[in-house]
This record gives sequence, structure tokens and C-alpha cells, in this order.
Amino acid sequence: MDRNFTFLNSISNISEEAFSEVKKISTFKKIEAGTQIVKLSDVPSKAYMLVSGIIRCYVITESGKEFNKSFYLPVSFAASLTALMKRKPSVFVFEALTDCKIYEIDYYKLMRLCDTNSNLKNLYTKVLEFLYVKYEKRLVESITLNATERYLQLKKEIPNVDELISQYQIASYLGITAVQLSRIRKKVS
Amino acid sequence: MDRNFTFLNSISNISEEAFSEVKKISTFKKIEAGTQIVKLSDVPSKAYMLVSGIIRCYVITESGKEFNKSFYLPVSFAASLTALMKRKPSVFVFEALTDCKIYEIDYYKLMRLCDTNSNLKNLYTKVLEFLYVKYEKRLVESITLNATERYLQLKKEIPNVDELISQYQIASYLGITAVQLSRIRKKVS
DNA sequence: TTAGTTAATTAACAAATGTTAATTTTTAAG
DNA sequence: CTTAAAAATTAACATTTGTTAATTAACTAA
Repeated sequence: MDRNFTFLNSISNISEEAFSEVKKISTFKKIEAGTQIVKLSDVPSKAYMLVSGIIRCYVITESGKEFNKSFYLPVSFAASLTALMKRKPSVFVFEALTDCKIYEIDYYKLMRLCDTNSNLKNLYTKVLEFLYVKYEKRLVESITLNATERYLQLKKEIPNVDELISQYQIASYLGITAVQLSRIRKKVS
Repeated sequence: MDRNFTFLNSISNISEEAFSEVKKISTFKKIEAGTQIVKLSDVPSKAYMLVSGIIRCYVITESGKEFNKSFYLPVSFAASLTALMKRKPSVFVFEALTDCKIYEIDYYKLMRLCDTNSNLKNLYTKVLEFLYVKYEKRLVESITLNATERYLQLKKEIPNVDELISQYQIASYLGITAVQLSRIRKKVS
């Protein structure tokens, strides 16, 4: 049995036929560390399923600072979803932090499949619900927790985050400087 | 023509039949300022459409501090969505800041309607997409902007926010103290 | 209007975080 | 192993924000 079918099926039941339709609009790719699969101001047309490696999604402020919005670990979906939904340029960059294996999925073809296949429509809805829950949680954490607590929360979600992801990238995710993260690490250890 | 039909139809085209089905599972209510339509640790079953007044949604930390996650102005949907989706107790309180007029909609009956009515399913998906865009934006702002910039951003979204909502409530939304908001107001004026 | 209450501002000091630069540690390349 | 480059830590000082308490302003009820 296909591992990816099992993964999708665990989110929402889909038929093997529906899975086979999705396969037809997907391309397996190996990408190198540093590759930007979604570039700044690109009008994207693809969503991604990450099966190995780590991807980060970041935004650049007017003053040129980078802030990581998300880290993606396998298996997960990564996409500049707002840009896809609105057919607008992406304000986010999606960049491989390590060599990665991904499936590139044509978002608009997927939406066409959803129009006629309620299995897939349900899957898409489930993914949207999952993302809603995820970002609502992040938002509440970013308002209610201080930087130390946010760091401990991240470590709870990704226990070996310190080995996987560099200090600068973690600090950028937490919304603090690398110097401050260093102080926090000293304090909590 | 029904105003509410026009509103829903502007999000995603629905038939008059579908609208009439939704009406059947909805109840119009007038609530007083201070009323909690979703209480802490309630397992909710309703979603709300706000047609007049202001509602806030807040979370309470372990140390007892309140943080506002959202303000709702008419016309908008308000619901403890994560709790509804997971059938779990709500970590949020939804409370009327002023007298309000609302439609109370049975979420699970709505989901049943979505199962058989693709119009409504599309509407639900559109609302989820809208919420995704909204919270992603808030999250990015909360990470990339300082308190002063977040305050100015809120004023851009709700120009008369200072008259509508008290200092304490605004500060709680921004994730700062009322004292700090007072300093910021002095600085930016 | 007046007294009492609540909301907002201000002040003084403490704690957290930013900025810049120097230093140390780790990693990578030869 | 040695050296160069990158990453992480530390230090010193500035800025932002929190905390507590006092003061002022605005609102409410009698």
C-alpha cells in the first residue's frame, strides 16, 4: 500500500480512484538545501507535500528583516495558501533548510478535482480546518506567552529543534533576536 | 430581498432553498452587553452571525490574565470553531461588549446540511479560507510588528476603535498593558 | 450639582529585549 | 591537524514594556 495514500486517508477517507487522480496532477521532486520553491512576489500555482527534509516559510519586513512563519517537517503540506486562493503574489518565501523530497501538486487542478469529487473536497476542508486550528493556536501563543514560554512551546512541538534548526532561524520564528534566544537558552538550561 | 441572504450570497452563491434550510436551524436573539454566548470550558454547539453590536473573544491564561483574540463587528461570523470541530471544551469566551443582535446557528445541523448540499459546503469552505487568511495575517503582524505598529494596524482596520472599545480591551488585544497603550497613544498623537 | 466610581494618564523603577561589537565555539575545507 | 568561515555566546548600553501606585479625567447615580 502506498504510504502517501495512507497519509491522506488518515486525514479524510478518500477512494483509491481519487488518490490516483491526485497522483496525476502531482510531481515527485528532490530539491537541494537553499532552494526556494515559492519565491517572493511569485504568483504561485503549486502546493507541496513534504516527505523528507525541512522547509521554512518566512516573510520579509520593509526594513529587510526576515521572520519565519512556519517550519515544516515531514509529512506535511506546505503552500502559500493565501496567494493561491486569491491568485495574488506571495508575501512568503518557502525555502528548503535541508535537502528535501517533495510532491508538487497543481493547486488549481486540485480545486477542479474537488468540484467533482466530494471525497477530495472533504479532504481539502479537513486540511483547512487543521490549518485554522494550527494558526489560531500560534496566534494565541504569540499574544499570551513571553519569548521564553514560546521557545519552550516550540521545543515541546519539535523536541530536537535545537539540532534541526539553527539559532538564527529559531529566533526569527519566535520573533526575537539570536542574542535574546542565547540568553533564554542559558536561563532555561 | 433578505439582507442576510444577500450577505451569505456575497461569500459564495447559494440557492434560496439552501438559505431557507439554514434559516430553519437558526434563531434570532437580542443579547445584553456582558452576556457570554460561549462560556469558558463550555462544549459549544452553536455558531453565531453578528448583525449588530460588538463581541469580543478572549482567552484566560494560567495566571488569570485576559487576552482578546478577536473583536467582531457586524456583519461577521463568531464561533469557538476549534471547540466545535473537535467537540471539546472552549478555551475561549465570547462576550458581548455592547447589546447585540445575533443569529444562533446549530453548527452540527449545519454540517449535516453541508453533507448533502454542495452550495453550503462551498460556503463553509469559503468561510474557512477567509478565516485562514485572517489569522495568518494576524499571526504575521504579531510576529513582525511592534506594539505601536500593531495599534496603528488595528486603527486602520477599525478607524473609530478608540471610541468603540475601551483602552483595557484594546491593550489586551495588542498583547500589552493598558499603561503601555497609554504611552503609545501619547507618542503617536 | 455633587459624590462616588470607573477609566485613563503619569511617574518611578524593574525586567525583558534590541543593538552593536568582541569573543568563543563549532563546523567545514584543505 | 590546521586554518578559515560560520554559528553561538557574552558584554555593554539603549529602548521597550511591565509593575505598582498616585493622580487626573470622565462617567453615573442620587
